[in-house]
Amino acid sequence: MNSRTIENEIVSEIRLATATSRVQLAKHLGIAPSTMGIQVDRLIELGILKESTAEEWGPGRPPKILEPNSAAGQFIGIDFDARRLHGVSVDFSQQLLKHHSRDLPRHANADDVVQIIQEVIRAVRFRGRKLLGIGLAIPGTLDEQATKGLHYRFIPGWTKLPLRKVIQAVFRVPVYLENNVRVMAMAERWFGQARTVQNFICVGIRSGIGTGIFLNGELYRGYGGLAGEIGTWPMRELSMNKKSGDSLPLEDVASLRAILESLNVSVEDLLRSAENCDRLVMEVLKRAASAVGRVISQISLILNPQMIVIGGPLAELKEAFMKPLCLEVKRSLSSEGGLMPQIVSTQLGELAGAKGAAALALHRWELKV
Amino acid sequence: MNSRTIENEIVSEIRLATATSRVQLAKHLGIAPSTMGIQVDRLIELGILKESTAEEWGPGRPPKILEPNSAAGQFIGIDFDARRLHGVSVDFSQQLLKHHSRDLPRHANADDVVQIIQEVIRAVRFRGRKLLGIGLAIPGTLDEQATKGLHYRFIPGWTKLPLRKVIQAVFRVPVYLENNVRVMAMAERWFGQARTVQNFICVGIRSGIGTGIFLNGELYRGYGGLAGEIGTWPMRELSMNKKSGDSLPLEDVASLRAILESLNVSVEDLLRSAENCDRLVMEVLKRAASAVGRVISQISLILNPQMIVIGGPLAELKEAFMKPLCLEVKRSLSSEGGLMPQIVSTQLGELAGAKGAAALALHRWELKV
DNA sequence: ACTATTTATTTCGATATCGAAATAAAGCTG
DNA sequence: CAGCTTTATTTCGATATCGAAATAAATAGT
Repeated sequence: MNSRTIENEIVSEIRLATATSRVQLAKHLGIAPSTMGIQVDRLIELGILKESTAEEWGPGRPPKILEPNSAAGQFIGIDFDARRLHGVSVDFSQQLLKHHSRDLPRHANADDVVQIIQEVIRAVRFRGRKLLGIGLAIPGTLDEQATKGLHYRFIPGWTKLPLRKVIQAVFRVPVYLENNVRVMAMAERWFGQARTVQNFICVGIRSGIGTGIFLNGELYRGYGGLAGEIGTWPMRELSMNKKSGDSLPLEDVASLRAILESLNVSVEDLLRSAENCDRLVMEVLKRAASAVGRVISQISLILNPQMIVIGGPLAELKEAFMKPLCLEVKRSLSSEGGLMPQIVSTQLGELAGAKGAAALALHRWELKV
Repeated sequence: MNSRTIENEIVSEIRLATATSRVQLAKHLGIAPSTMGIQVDRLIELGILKESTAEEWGPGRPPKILEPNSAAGQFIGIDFDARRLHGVSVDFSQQLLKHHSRDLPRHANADDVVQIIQEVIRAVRFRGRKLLGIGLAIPGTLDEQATKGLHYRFIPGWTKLPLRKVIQAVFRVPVYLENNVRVMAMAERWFGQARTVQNFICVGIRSGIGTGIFLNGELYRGYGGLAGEIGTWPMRELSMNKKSGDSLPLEDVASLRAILESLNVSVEDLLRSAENCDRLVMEVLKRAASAVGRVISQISLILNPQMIVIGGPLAELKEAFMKPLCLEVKRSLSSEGGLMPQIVSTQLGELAGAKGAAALALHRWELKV
């Protein structure tokens, strides 16, 4: 049933809580405090955990606060899309050690990208901390067991790529793969705005539009691993080019790519114009925002999530994008009391994906006895 | 973390598997066979389980098959909507003991219904088996902890009704509440067509349209307990009455009620006409079916379920309803390989809800030591 | 300073679980 | 039929966990 050992549950729990003690852990994991004492002592002995003291304490013996021992090792995370690749290394307590980003050459093919991934892993690797695992946040679809990249249309040759096997063979540590947006959702869950939220959806708007879904506190991947791929959601829009009537895929209405193409500008231009409240740009963004808003309201009907986190460059545009999006959701759900989710934009910055990928490896890490 | 005791996990596992032994159980629950032996022996001692012999066995010592001891007690399940109420009692091995159905009087109010629930519980109660729990499948919305009926518009006065407390006070056994459609989903999961399926959605089409959702093998209720309430899903339909353009709630397009109203016939008439392939009826049903199909295809984009189970009277109409529904889903998802769910109609009959409610109580039942 | 109170942790005997080996109960083979 | 193979279950000493009581370390009150 639950194959994780108690040791690993303890480490996970300590990461998730802000500050916790033996007794608190025992309560949370449903284990006797005496047993927890034994386990924690051993983990400290092994250099996995360490103790610090609580500040500000009321009556009663103050707890010894437990935290991951940063010296226990490092994890590396890589995140990329067709244009740019980010790498980070973090220590065992999830603090950033090094980071490195680089633009991918135009028309880089799958082999090139695999090479660059390896170079960046070497570049961010920190001397003198044992490497414990590598997480890769990759664009496009994955196989069900998350060992291969199945397909990504913006990198030539990116088809059925056994990325896990390849990278594992080179660095000889556990390698974990997951889709870009799902990794962003994990990042929000572990150190973003959804830390205390059991049911939420992370909507990533970049070249395409995808979602990462956490339900009952767990990542949901779907039967074939395709859950959350809403890029082809049918929208009855008046498109920018076409005349009317028939439905268009959401990705062609509201993705960053669709917006840039319809305005014929660069991302930087777009963001600048939006901040200057350029009429036309505001209008186009508003239209995209309400399309996304309408889809979010429908998702809310099915899943009744507590929170929606918007990721990608557009999430930074409060007035021009987030506001019309929220308004549309509110309007669409006006007849349903209590269904309105909290809508926020990500605060994690451009390294979010890479940090999340590192966290993926870190959370999957298991103490082998 | 996992507060259920091993004893209860064992009983649950035995119910779910078709035939299992000590060793199989040990494997499934991740427990040493020796420990399992001790536990199972005690449960047999207590009269909770019993042994039988396996038939047809190859080489090796044949296992002693374990099953719930039907004599250990009984559970009662009640299921109702505005028109009719069903009650069943089942023994500890989930075999039907007694059942009883009755029409609710027109304009019955909440108090009347609560009275009738109690009468039917008494009517189906089986002499000489200890009553261990009662499950209630109720229409409308529930509070998050599933203790109260919040609102159901077709029964006057059905507002914030503390049904759990009331029934528990009368019969002095644990009482469990859950929404109608969710109970149907549980029934499909436990003894219907979704027994081996981790991710599926049960769509109930009666007066309204709702869904019960199982993800990662668990019922999903949503943040406020409102997940799956797709009755107000906006459909850009040409309605039967209205002229055009604006969107209508799914419930007004495709529910049994909407169909009956637009044709001005009774359920029985509708089913009969559909079997006789009446032109107009077939046309109306086809329109409703493709509306539901379109919503299912959108749900599939988000959740990528393995299976969709259709419940309610229309599910029996293969040609007139299920076929156009499947076609519409296939058409809408044609561009996405591998996303198409298996679509089936329920096989559980009109007692499904009541049996599911009894099973709800039975699965929640816990051996108190 | 001393005592009561509160909360965290440890101690220690009782109990539960584990794991490896032994035993049991079949079929199969010559 | 005797011996071999296979699978299920039980035995039994080692280890892990539990629970209640004891101890530790703080604050609050007198």
